[in-house]
Amino acid sequence: MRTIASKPLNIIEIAKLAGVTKSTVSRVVQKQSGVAPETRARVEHVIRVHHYRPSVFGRGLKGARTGLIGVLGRWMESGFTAEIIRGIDDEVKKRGGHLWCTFAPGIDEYIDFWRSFAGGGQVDGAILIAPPLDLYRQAVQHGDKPTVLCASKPPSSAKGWNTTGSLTVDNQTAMRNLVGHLVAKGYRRLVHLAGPPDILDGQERSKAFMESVSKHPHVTGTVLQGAWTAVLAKSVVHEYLHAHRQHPDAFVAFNDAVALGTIEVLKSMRIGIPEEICVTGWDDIPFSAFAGLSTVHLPMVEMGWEAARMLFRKLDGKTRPDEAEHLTLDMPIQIRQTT
Amino acid sequence: MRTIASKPLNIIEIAKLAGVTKSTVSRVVQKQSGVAPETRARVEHVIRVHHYRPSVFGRGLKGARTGLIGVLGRWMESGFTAEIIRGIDDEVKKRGGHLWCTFAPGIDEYIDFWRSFAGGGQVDGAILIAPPLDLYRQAVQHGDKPTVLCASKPPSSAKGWNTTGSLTVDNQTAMRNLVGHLVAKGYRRLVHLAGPPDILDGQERSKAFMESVSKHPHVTGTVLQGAWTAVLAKSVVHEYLHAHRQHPDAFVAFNDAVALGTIEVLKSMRIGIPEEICVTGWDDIPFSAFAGLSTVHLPMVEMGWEAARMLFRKLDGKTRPDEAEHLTLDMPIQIRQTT
DNA sequence: CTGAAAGCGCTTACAG
DNA sequence: CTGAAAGCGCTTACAG
Repeated sequence: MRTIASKPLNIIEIAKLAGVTKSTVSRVVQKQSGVAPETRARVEHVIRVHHYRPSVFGRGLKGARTGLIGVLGRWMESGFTAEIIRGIDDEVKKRGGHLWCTFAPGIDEYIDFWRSFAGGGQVDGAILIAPPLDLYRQAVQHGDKPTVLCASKPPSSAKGWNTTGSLTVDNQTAMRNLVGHLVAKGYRRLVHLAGPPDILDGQERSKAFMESVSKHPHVTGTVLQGAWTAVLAKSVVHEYLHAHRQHPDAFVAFNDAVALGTIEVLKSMRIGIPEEICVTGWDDIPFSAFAGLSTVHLPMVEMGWEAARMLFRKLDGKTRPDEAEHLTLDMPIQIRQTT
Repeated sequence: MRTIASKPLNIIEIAKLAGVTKSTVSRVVQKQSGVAPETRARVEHVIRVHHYRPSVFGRGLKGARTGLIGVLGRWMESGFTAEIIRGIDDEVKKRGGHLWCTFAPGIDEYIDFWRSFAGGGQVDGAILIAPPLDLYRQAVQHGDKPTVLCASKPPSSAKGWNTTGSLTVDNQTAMRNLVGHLVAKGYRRLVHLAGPPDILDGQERSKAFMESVSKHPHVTGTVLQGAWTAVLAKSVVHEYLHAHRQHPDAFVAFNDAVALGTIEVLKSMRIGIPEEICVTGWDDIPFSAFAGLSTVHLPMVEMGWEAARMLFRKLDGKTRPDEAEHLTLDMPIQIRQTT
């Protein structure tokens, strides 16, 4: 009597148990037609009883679909990244797939991983979250795995990228509405705490901010760089307020974390929010409603859903292979107590 | 002239380019000794120039390490899960590995995935985040992949689990300190908004709450079930306050999200915090400091780090294979404005 | 120090 | 409708 090996059964063992060959098991697993109903039933029964799951390695090596979806982000963070991944997972799970998550803060590293996802055949396809814009200097090659971009879109000049799907948000309209709201409320000296200049949303929001401000006479706009995170924002804002006698009356932050950091500084300086200075965020992360933060609602979970669905449409051949889908999500402004 | 195939080079092509066989390339890639320095240099150069990355499928099929670390959670959520995964990723990235993330809210599904991780050879090892306690009714089998438990620990009766590492937190001490703090502040009628009873932390905190309360004469404790999320908490707390003329003067929540939901209800009812009723959370998620929430600091990122390191120690044979490491992290209480 | 060969678990034309 | 066979990209004893 020997110890039961925990090694799971492979396709050959399942085949033996079902009295067929592995070819037939493979067909049943893939739900291919052309298997006799009784045979199929028998095989399915054995599969169920033994909890058989085909090895992704065997499949992957043959170049077949593995169900693995690559998710590439700059870093994992509560809020934006986490919520998008939650959305992606919702959809991927429905199809029995799994997430291969890789985070690469460095631009070169990011691009490297993307190449490895795209060309490497390790995943069925990949979803890129807020990639650095330098990515588009890389050419997409014929035969690369399908990719979907979250919160980014390649410039039309980018080589080979015209078949890559994208999900973006309408930063321009949202910023225009947001600035309009602030002006209507009587704020006149606006400061934008800009996001990273190497990602699309960072660029677009800064640009839209200046454009929106320029539409309003008597309103001034300043773009302040370097406040990309709550921690950075705290020192940048603190320093700015101390250096400028004439305080701004509105901080328009790139995202909610930055806005919350800013609020902390203002509170510590006993500056009234929103009477003296108002603050707006961006994203509407789960916590912002609680914090009473006026912000722009970015549907993060939905973005994850849509990204996954777009990828699956491509994978399933429901999209023309030589074309790309582009979806732009609306972002309503969400006015709460900080404005 | 033909289009350049984007398919990445495989080990044989690299070998040809370097004028050796794939055996040698394999040795170089794995940094094995016993390769002539000049040969090694030549191969390494070719690898670098062509961005060669060995296929995980090829490796995996041979049963070798792939660098893939399985992460199994109930669901992705900003806060607890996201921060732990961030911690895990920090360590896994250092070693050039990747995360295979799977989320399974259902208990059966969770257990199924765990079996597939443990026995399936799809990952080098797995980290389980807050697994359902039913998991321990499954026997760990000889030859299963190493597993590390985050925020859980198998009962000593659990079959085969004595070689599985675990990271837990000292719920008992933290709860005792927390209740002690509340009593010292003058609160007497405490209500615990309990967490899920099917996970260790939920059980332990409820138990520790009642124990701690019983140590203080004239202090009463009630455990309220069903408020596991912010949304659930809102209705449970609302209903409770309306059903009971005599209000409690302290809500001790299972986690910060529940506490924040509770605070929203109290605010909407114009109940003073902390004068009339105080609220405490648990976890100290990134936003709790901002919210001024008194809570228990659970080092989530560090827990991820430690879990990954523990797993790697096991994988690298630095831990005895027939033993398990158990680490219990301390949780200081973090007093802010809600108590 | 290096190479030739077997084999991991699958899928997929090809035969029958 | 089913099976036999090749081969995906690796690693690893085994030979030399």
